[in-house]
Formats: sequence, C-alpha cells, structure tokens
Amino acid sequence: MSVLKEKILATATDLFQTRGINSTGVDTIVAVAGTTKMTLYKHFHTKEGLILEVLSKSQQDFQNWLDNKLNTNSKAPTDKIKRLFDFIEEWVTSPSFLGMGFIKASAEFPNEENPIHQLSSKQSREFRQYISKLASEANIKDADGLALQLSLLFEGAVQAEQMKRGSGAIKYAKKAAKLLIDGAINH
Amino acid sequence: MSVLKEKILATATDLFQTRGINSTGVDTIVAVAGTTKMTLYKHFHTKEGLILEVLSKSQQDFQNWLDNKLNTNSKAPTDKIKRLFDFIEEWVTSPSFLGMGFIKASAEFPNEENPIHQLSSKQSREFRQYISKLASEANIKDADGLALQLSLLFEGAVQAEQMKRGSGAIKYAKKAAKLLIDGAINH
DNA sequence: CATATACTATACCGTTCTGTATATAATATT
DNA sequence: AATATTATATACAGAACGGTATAGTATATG
Repeated sequence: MSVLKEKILATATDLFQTRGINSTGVDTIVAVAGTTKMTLYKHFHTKEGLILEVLSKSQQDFQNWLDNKLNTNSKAPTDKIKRLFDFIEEWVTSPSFLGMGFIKASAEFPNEENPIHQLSSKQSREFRQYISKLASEANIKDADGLALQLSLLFEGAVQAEQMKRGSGAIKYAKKAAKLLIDGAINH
Repeated sequence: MSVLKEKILATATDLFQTRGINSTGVDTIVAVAGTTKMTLYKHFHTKEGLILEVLSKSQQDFQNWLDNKLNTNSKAPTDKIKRLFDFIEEWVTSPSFLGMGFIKASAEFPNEENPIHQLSSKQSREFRQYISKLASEANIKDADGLALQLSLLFEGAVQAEQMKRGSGAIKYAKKAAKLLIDGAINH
C-alpha cells in the first residue's frame, strides 16, 4: 500500500475518533495528512469508501493484536478465555486508545440499510463470534450465550471509556466477566 | 410549553435517533414538524440548544418512566433492584424504542469539552447513581461497584439493540444482571 | 378598535461540504 | 532521452448547512 494512502488512513482514523466522522471534512483530512484532495480521491473513490476502509483496518488491527496476545500468552483454551479481559483492559486503557470505530460509527449512521452501519454491525457480530469460539474451545456449554454477555460488558466498558477517559469501568467489567466465565466453566 | 415547541422537540428527537444528529438539518426538522425556521429559532436559540433540550427531555422521560414502574410494582428494596432489568427490557424492546440519546450523542460529539458530550456524560453518570441508590437501599455493600457493572450491561445491551433491532441482547444482559445482583446480595 | 403575541412565508448571507477539472511538477521505468 | 506514473496546486461547481432579515397574517387580549 502506498505510503500516502496509509498516511491518509491513519489521519482519518484519528480525526474520526477525536472529532467524529460527519464532523470531519475531507479538506481537514488532507490538510492534516499533508497532501491534497486529488490524491485522496485517487486512493478512495468517495468519503464513504474511506470511512469503510478506516473501519476495516481499525478492526483488523484490534483483532490481530488481541489474537496474537492470546496465543502467545496462553495455551490451554480455558486460560485463553480467562485472560481475555486482561488484554481487553490493556487495549482500552492504552493512552493511544481513542474508542472503538464500529461503536461510534453505528451511532453516527443509525440507519440499518446504510453500508457503514452494516459494516459496524458485522464487525460487532464477528467479534462476538470470536469470543464464542474461545468459549467453545474451552468446552463451555452455552458458548454463544456467554459470548454475548461478555461482548455486552466489553461494549459497555468501551462506551463508558469513550464518555470519560480513565473511567475505570473496564476494571469492573473484568470482575463481572470473571464471575460469568467461572460460572459457565463449572457447568 | 407551546404545542409547537413540543412538536419540534418530538420531531427532532425522532429524526436525531433515526438519521443521526449531525445528519439532520434544521430545515428537515421544521419541514417534518410542519412549521418554519423562524419559529424554531424563537423557541431554541441555536441547533445546539435544541439538541441539549432533546437530550434532557428524552432522559427525563426514561428516568420518570422507570422510576414509576419500579415504585408501583415493588415495595421491598431488594425487589426493586431485582426487577430493574425487567423494566429495562420492557423499555428497550418496545417498538417505539429508537435508542438512547446520550449514548449516540456522546459518539457523535466525542470531544469531552463539547457541551453535548458533557451532558451525555452527566446523564450516564446520573443513571449509574440511580442504580447505586437502588443497590444501597437493598443493603448491598459495594453498591457503586454493582451499579457500574449493571450500567455496563445496560449500555452494552442498548448498543447491541441500536446496531440490530431485535438482537435479543437484553435477555442475556438480564441473566448476567441476575447473577451479579444475587452474588452481591449474598455478601 | 388597537395592540401585542405567535406564527408563516420567503428570500437571503456566508460558510462548509463532497467531488471534479485543469494544469503542472517530480519520480520511476523502459 | 522518452514515457508513464504519481503527486501537487488551485480553482470551482453545486448543494446543504446554520442562522437572519423582512414582510405579512392570524388570534387573543385590553
């Protein structure tokens, strides 16, 4: 990928998170990225296309980071799901954390037929399925149910952290998650 | 309050939820409400003022409805907190439910110094404190901790429901809440 | 009848928005 | 050296934005 395209993507990611998607114009993006509109529109057909790529890349980065963390730090399936919220906490409390793209995007584009909303929804679903796979490998019976509960805690904690940095919500989400996971394992 | 002002407020509430706040222009609001811009700007100084009033009224309506439900259906403090998610489910699964204003608004206005963001944050905090009071009256030791966990489940479930209507997330939030509440009561 | 109040209708201002047209410069590739 | 490729610079079109100015109408109260 072109270095300039990456720069535009990174700049847009940051601006979308800190100022909002609809409140960030393409003029601002190219000015901050140090390039021009012509270049942006050569790499992205429309602003919507840019938004979709930003969301995709953000989620891939998160999922890859998390998957790598889990695989290098744990081997046993039960360990993996037990340590899940440790790494989520690490991600959410990192100073570079500015929010989860798909959560904000779904709020800015509430119409379920909007492609951006649909991508957000898909990413949320895929993350839930990822947790469900972890639970399933740990021999948990109602893996989907637990995954849904854990994803609620996750999205709630992210929401809280987006509203107020340093809210500490993730600490309590972790405690609640431990209770739910331990309860599900002993059944 | 003037009937027209109420009409504008109701129209804006609906449009903000279904199309997004930044994506809804004042021209659209007055057209749908069946009035003119002059009238809108006589009742609300700016669009920001309108947004703030919409958020305030929405949250008041929700809190009043919930408080009334709890007080008319339960007397014992432990019953109240145990039935909390029953009524939350009723609210969230109602056909007229279009989302929680303060959750969407905080995503559209991510800057913590923005008045709209600040109001959203305050409403989230006040709702958490309301739950904490319920927990405290039920003689739960770490009332604040439980309230935070329950509010995470609540906001996560709302987020899930905003992403996909009929997600059924609230059912699992309820189960998780029951576990957390029962655990907290027996300590 | 007169006056105040609330509302309508419409035109407009200045700004910002996404997206394009055009022309030029720098950099690789052949 | 010739030719693509990639990027810049700048100007502009066309629409939508928030907000205001002006003029006129309907209704209720004194």
